[in-house]
Amino acid sequence: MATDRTHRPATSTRSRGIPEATVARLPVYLRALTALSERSVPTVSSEELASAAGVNSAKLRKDFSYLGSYGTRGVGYDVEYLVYQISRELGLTQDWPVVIVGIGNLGAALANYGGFASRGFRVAALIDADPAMAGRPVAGIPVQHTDALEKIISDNGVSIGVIATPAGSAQQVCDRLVQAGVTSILNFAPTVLSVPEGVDVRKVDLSIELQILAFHEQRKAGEDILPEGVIPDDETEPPVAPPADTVTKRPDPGSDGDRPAVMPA
Amino acid sequence: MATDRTHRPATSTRSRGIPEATVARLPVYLRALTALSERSVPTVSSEELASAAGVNSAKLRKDFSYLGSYGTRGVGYDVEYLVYQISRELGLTQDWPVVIVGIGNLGAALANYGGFASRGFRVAALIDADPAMAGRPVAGIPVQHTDALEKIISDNGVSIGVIATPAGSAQQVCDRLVQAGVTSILNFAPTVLSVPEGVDVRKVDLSIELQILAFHEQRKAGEDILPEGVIPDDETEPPVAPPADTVTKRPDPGSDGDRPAVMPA
DNA sequence: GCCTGTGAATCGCTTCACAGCA
DNA sequence: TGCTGTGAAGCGATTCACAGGC
Repeated sequence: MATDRTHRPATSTRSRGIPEATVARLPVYLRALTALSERSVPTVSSEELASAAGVNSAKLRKDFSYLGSYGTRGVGYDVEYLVYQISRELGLTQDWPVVIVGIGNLGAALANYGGFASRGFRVAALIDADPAMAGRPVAGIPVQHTDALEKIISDNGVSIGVIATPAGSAQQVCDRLVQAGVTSILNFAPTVLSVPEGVDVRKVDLSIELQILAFHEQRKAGEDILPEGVIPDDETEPPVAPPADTVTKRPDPGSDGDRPAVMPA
Repeated sequence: MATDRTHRPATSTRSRGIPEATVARLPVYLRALTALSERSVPTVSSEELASAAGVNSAKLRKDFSYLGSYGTRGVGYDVEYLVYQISRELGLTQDWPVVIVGIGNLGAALANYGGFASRGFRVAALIDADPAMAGRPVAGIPVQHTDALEKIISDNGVSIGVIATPAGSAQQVCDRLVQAGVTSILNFAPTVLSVPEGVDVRKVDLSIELQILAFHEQRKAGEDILPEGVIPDDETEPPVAPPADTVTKRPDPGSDGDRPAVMPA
């Protein structure tokens, strides 16, 4: 999902190539390990840790094998040691100043989110385009106006930016962030951002997640009615009129006409 | 990534099996199409739409081919028609009542998020464990106490629940939601939820996303300094004791220059 | 000629199954 | 004996490249 942008075939970093899928799971393992650490559990087996992280043990062992041989056969993994190794691999042994742009409901929630500071992330600044917000403290940090964006970025050496603005301003904010030196962006605005080569973008879209759930939910409902049968298979004929010849056509809700087809943004 | 839970071998739905990866992209296509629709663009080619959605055209065509042959060779896709087909496929032509549990900063932001209502989602209720919140309106909806959770779910026929509580209460809330009939959960709490077979869980974790970005960011920094070279020897001893008494295995010590912000050198 | 739809090749991740070692 | 580490098989997703139809 992330880092979609203009593909990255296998850009540099041939050495020590950790699969992207593995990288995405490291934070999950780290969280589970941290919990064990707090309970002073000294070692853990791949089976136990995998269970706590919600994956299967073979996958977990394979993942760890990319980092090195950090376990002990017949015993398991040393919790503290693994916490350190994963933290280091993820780059969490250093401090990452981040800026949050767009202090609306979501931006404010992000600013208040404890999960940032607890890892290596420090909210260096909150930025908003609304002059009325300027100076107002959110989560103990005064909101600054967008005008100062470039200065804030460079003064604080910020390389990670969080965009929580409305979709309309996201690309513009993104451009300014990148121009100012930000090379990683976490985007909450419902828009596809285009960025130059070398800049990473990850997207979090609340409504997309719900839509994916709805897809599966709908299917479940269908199964209740058709325990396994499934419609005779309509692969060939779409339930609704095919793309009417040429220009004129209309989405005729032939099937489960529930309500008008088109839905607003 | 989503629907992690206890594996799903290839659950029913043999026919019309749309790949999970494709399902995850449909909402993105839908958004791009909706934008085109608002600009009254009648048709679009796979190339144009792919560009707007941030994917390549071959992937987009392949994705659409799973839905059916909705395009016209030599022309492209009819925007309105495709909007309808994708909406229907995702189950957005019906109304999905959802409940949000945990009305803190994030929960409130979610309640105010316009992206829900605009699709087929309707916030049926806001639920919080804090009695002081009860009755207080958030986003125009009165918050109700957790005690009423079961009744709310069944009265409204809710099948999708959003958890925005602290990690500590997430599993408990999840259990109650499932018990009450919810079969899809969007989890914002930083915890792995365990649910029975048949229940879908998708997770959104803000700090995990940042950690993934940090990983790549760290790597970029390393490349700047070490264009490809790797410091051969680096007897860096981790601050934490290596795997107990055992040998000092550790494969390839910090092969990439590590930025020791917390670590000795 | 142009653009969709799709078999075939490819790539990457997951899972298996067992060798290797404490 | 118990559990890690890993080659190899398996599987799904992506990409290629071109046939098919407007």
